[in-house]
Amino acid sequence: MTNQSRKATIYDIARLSGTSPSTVSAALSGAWKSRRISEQKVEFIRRIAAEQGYSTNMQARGLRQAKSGLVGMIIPVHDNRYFASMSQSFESFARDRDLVPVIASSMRDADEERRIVETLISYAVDCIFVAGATDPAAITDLCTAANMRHVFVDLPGPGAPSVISDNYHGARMLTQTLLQGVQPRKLPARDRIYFIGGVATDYATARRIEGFRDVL
DNA sequence: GTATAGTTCGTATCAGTGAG
DNA sequence: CTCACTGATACGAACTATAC
Repeated sequence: MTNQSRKATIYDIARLSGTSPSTVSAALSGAWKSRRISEQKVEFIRRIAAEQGYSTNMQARGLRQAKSGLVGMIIPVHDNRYFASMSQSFESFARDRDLVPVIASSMRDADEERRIVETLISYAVDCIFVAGATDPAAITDLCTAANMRHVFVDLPGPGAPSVISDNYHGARMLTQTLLQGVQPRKLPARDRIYFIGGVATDYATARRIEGFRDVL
């Protein structure tokens, strides 16, 4: 298609190169060896495609292959070192696999979280990673209904694989290091160790307190 | 009105084809 | 039989066309 009003497709490249759309598809998708297309023709097609500024329509590819190449991640907030680092890693891992990462934050709001899941499902992402889920059961309900693969990260979810941060052992190790062989119960009141911070009803905090107490 | 059928988008892929 | 390709088709959703 020399017409600038529309993006070139494999049909345009086929017409301009005197070949068929099947050949162009094979040549440009890298499947040309198994499709028995000559390297000469592949080079020719590639040149014309470059001239026309062709790029694959990923939505059409997704339609054909029944996978979008998109992977979703939901984190509670962006401005947090822990989740910022997590989403950065997620992006790298996704790109290494030729996937396009879509990262959204729920602001720890269950309704917002659910809306994000619905949106990711409607855009047909291939799978969803949910970090620090606010309402994991609701997420699993939505994903199960849509046959959407999902994994919980940091906090556990009941209906899907979960990769959990080990807050219990982290707290244990920290407490042990602080005490360094000291008998805590024999310490004078002013030297006692206290656990400060977190939300008691929060899963991660509860596990940390557990680890802290067990060492004491 | 409403139900159903057909077309559209761009791509990947199976099955087929003609030439050697 | 191999080689180097082509034609037909299906994917999912939105839309139009046709029949009743």
